Amino acid sequence: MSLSGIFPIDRWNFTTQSMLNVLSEEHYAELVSHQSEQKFRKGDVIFREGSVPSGIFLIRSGKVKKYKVDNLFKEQIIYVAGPNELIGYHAVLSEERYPDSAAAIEDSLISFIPQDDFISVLHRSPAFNRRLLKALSHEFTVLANSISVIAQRTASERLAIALIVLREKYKEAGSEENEVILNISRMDLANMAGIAQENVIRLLKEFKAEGIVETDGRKISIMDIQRLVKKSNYH
Amino acid sequence: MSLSGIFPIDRWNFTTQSMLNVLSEEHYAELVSHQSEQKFRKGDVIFREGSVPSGIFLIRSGKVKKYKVDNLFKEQIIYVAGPNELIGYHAVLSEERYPDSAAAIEDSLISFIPQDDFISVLHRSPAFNRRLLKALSHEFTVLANSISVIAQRTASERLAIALIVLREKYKEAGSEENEVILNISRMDLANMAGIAQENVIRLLKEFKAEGIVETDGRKISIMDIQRLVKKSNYH
DNA sequence: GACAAAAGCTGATCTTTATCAGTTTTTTAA
DNA sequence: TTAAAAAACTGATAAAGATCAGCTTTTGTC
Repeated sequence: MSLSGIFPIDRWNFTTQSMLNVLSEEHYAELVSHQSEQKFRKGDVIFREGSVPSGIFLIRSGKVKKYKVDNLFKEQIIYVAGPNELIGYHAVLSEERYPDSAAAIEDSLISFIPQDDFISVLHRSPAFNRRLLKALSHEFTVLANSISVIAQRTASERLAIALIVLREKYKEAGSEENEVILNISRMDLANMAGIAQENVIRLLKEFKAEGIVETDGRKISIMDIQRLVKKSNYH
Repeated sequence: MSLSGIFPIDRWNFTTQSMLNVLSEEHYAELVSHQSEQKFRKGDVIFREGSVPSGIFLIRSGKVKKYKVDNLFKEQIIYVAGPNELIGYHAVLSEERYPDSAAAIEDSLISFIPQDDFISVLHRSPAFNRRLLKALSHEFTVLANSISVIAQRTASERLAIALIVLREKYKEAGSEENEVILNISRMDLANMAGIAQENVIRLLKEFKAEGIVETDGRKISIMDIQRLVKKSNYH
């Protein structure tokens, strides 16, 4: 079951993947000329809010949460990034410290690209530059959406949206069309939707009773995306 | 009383003003060569979410709210922009429709700049291009902050932050250092902080009892910024 | 300046969601 | 394989905040 027509998934995803596609072979080679690949285990922190950036990261495989932790140690997930997405470029471009933290939510393989190579390719490739502007502008759409939903919708609707968004991210891997399996903790889900962890569990039970999801330990299978979209009450 | 040292106001403001500063006289002249100035009265809509952009807007004077209205007609204010700030560029750069709406919250004078002039200057001025990338990247900081605060903090803390942010925006006009007067409706305040309008009124009463603010009709005077910052519980 | 409309305000009640204090199940790693 | 740790889950309670209905004051316009 595809989302097309029933849910505007584009408004929930960043588009940094498309940036790499516009690079010539030569420019791509330059970009990755000094890359260093690194394995991150589930839970490992990739960078931490407030530290000084020295480059950007390209996710080769795995999944990464971008999040902020406030002074009461409450965590809010801002975005979940997957394969071929870039992270860490905001800090480099704004010439500020990292505005958020990043951590692997599953075992991940990630390339580090030094700042200089990124900036150099950015200067040499007008197409890359244009795509970057486009990607950054699109991010406003995604984040404004999140703000509006988190501020105005019920816990149940927010959870439904989080599940829809995650389903799309977990689809590619075990790419059956129906029944996508999410491998994400209840806590991360809670921190994504801005709900207490206990209530995520209770809401999942409701969704399960309605035949929308099934659970097996920590794993969540999305069984009925159409009804999940209806639950999200988001058009 | 300045905020410096006690509140990170930079994390709550966009930086499009600085973009104009890097333009040579020639490039600036080109940018505004076909501008048309227009007066908007308080409440007037400047552009509406979902419509196709044909240019960007430069706020000459006044204040503009950027907001989203959901399917239950609940409004969420994403950002409040003031003099010398640009709006509407996201849609142009992402080649999408407007991701949010914009309306004047006080009488405003606004220049419309056609898309072509904006794009043309963008191509001709590398400095402008760099500043734009910087401004867009910085927006991530601002919006991620908003998400985290709206999802995780109490109504009282959110209102305190909204008042601090607005104080900065209303300061320039009647630029006494102490006692800034905000001219904003309870409803807009509620839609900014993601609180019911009735509760904004009750919380303002509390703040008043503590000597932090005073009210006179719709007008809100910020009397004690230090205690307001303490109330926000945000470091 | 009078009048209508809009905005501000109040108290009572209801709903949603968080918090707390556990128990049970699953996962991890020795 | 198994023990320890972590995560998932449950029920009870508390708290925060929304909603509702009505009243009062302010604002804007003729």
